[in-house]
Amino acid sequence: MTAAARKSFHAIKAEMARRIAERVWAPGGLIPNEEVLAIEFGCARATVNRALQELARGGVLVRKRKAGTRVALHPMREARFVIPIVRQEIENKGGIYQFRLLSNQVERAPQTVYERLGLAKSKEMLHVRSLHLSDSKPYQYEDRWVNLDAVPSIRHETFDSISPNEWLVTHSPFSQAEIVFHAGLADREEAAILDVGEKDSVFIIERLTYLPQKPITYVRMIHPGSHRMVTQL
Amino acid sequence: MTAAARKSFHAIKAEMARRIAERVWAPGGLIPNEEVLAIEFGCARATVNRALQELARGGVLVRKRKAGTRVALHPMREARFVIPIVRQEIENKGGIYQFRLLSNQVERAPQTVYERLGLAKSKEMLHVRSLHLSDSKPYQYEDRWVNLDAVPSIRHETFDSISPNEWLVTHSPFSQAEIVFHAGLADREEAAILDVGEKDSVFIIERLTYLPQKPITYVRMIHPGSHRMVTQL
DNA sequence: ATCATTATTATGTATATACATATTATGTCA
DNA sequence: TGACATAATATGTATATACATAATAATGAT
Repeated sequence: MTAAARKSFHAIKAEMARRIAERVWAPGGLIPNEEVLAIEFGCARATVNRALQELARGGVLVRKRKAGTRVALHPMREARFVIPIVRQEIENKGGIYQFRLLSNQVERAPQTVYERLGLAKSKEMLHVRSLHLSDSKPYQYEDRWVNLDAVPSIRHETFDSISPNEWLVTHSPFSQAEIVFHAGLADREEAAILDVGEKDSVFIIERLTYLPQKPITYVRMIHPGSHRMVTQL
Repeated sequence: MTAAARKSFHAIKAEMARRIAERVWAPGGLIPNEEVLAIEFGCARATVNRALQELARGGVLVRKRKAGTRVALHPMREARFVIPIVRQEIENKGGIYQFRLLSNQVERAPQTVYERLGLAKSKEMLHVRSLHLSDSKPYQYEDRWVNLDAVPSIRHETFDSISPNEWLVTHSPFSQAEIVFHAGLADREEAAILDVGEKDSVFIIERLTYLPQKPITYVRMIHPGSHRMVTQL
């Protein structure tokens, strides 16, 4: 290890991660405080602090003022998924992206949609259904409801060259979102659209986005059962 | 906003997040550099830098040396899931946790397991199957294969009071992991164990953990189709 | 014009210092 | 002993400064 490397917070973080992984620092155990570590690594306390904070954010350390820093006993490791827009996701995997608009109309939504968005039941919403394909094979069926009060300009968009997904990303801000993942069975319609058997398994992602006090959209994105969501820790 | 609040990197981060969300800073647009922002917010450049770095990690900003900082055009927002051990997950939801050991023996694993772990096909592995219950209802079926070379001491563990999951967490270090989520259909055995119908949908989490050059364990965790994995952005 | 070299610039990191804050440990009084 | 105020301590954050690094822009030679 060079002198420079030894002093960088990356290197210090890696070294501390090693000590945790190899049980040099035992689970639940108190580790030396920042000042001591700074002396050991020959760097400033701020440098050690940064490394420690990043490890704590990753869930392998638990820090408390005055009490000190401990190795997490039950590591609630956080898994981070990058959620790109679907076109990018397909292209990243080397697929050729295509998009097909299935329907696009203003209508009343099902009860469940109003409930999930916390909207008055009376209002009409924009309902856009589209299919995203990878190498001409169905990849994701997108069933979206948009609150017209939040994004009035979307009403007259045709979506012939851009998917509602990308339109919203570039035209509508949002500050908060909730994402739900679960498994389900394809109903007759979904099976036909995704070209899978009825009652085959499907991977469903639901997403709610909203500004404070203003729900924007509810999307249900349905993947064939062969879909895999992968992450590394 | 108080003077103190205005100078904290939290407040600065929040204010900048607001500008991004409300399109004060347009998608794809260049934002002022750190020095300018530091003057605007009346703080040191390091403080602005911290706020900007956190937003960049969140995916809403893209930073490049010399080129400056832009609002992400296609926000690859990262979703962060905290993955606690299953007992904690159940207890956090207010359920009463129980655990049932289904089987525990040393045997040859299926081809697929050796492949996933990159292990020599000849070796015997520890195979532990267990069921995690929430309020006496099946919550997760855990089907685990452990590389005995990596964790020899597990061979004689009985798992009568602790689940293999928790045993490994407290006894075996790991440095890397791969997690895969997908949907599937319950086969006859899984259906019986989880108390769902055969060919009902199930939510499957697969997890590989390993130390550098040393695979440790492969687990397949199967939830009933009603399972939901939720996160907020 | 093309390519390689050099300068410029914005971000990235390290440091010493100072003070804030949360939490624990200690001490005092009743 | 118990309640409560007080001290001690580890982490959290802000700052000025300095230099490193990556990427672009400008320059010059061919």
